[in-house]
Amino acid sequence: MPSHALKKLSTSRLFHALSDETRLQILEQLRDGEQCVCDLTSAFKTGQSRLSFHLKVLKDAGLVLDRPDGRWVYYSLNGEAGEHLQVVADWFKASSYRAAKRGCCP
Amino acid sequence: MPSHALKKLSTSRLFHALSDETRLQILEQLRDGEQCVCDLTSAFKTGQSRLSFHLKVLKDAGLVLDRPDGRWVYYSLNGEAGEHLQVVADWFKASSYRAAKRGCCP
DNA sequence: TTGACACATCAAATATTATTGATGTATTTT
DNA sequence: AAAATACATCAATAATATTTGATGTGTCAA
Repeated sequence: MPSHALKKLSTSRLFHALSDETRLQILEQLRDGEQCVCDLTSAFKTGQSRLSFHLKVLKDAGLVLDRPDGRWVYYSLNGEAGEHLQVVADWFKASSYRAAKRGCCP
Repeated sequence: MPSHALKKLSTSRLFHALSDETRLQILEQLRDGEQCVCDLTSAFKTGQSRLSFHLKVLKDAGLVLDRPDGRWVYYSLNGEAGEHLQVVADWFKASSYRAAKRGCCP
């Protein structure tokens, strides 16, 4: 894997999206299948513009997909993000292994 | 996996730590093995307090370990964080699969 | 076509994070 | 013991993110 792998994947945006409790809860909610903004608004008992904001962050990070249908917009988990997360997990595991081999024995 | 797995692992803190370019670069730098703050300060040509700040964020998130030695403090990648990232990647892949099975067929 | 609904977006206010320079505490060197 | 080094922490400022309420656009139903 290239040296600057983390940077190239626009990883900081992905991670920023995952760094907020509200957004993590939205992702958990979407485990039950796609939901419209109104579903989430009533599930979280909060303002609609607030949810639209967070959904946009999640969407821009590639974590969710949106499917407009009439006057509703349905959001769902984007399976591709799982691959991206896997790449990062692999990167970290390989790097810490390599670092341990190098850095422990001066 | 329990429903609130993401929350319990203090996932938002982990990802917040990963959501900053400077901190990602620090992690890449630590691929070469443990380094003291002074190593990183000269590598990044930046203020020492700035690096201490980011190293604290990484440490609190469990991404790096510190090993004080005399007047130096050596930082290194924490392999355990790889497991945490793996859990999240697995969670996301399983969840999006499950959601697809549920949400696609109204 | 009018009214109600679902959603996005905007601007202003608030909250959270990051940077900078200064100060403090150990530790080592001389 | 004194000076120098390595680092953490603090306070002030700057930069970003988030929340809130209002406004706008498109869609559906009556």
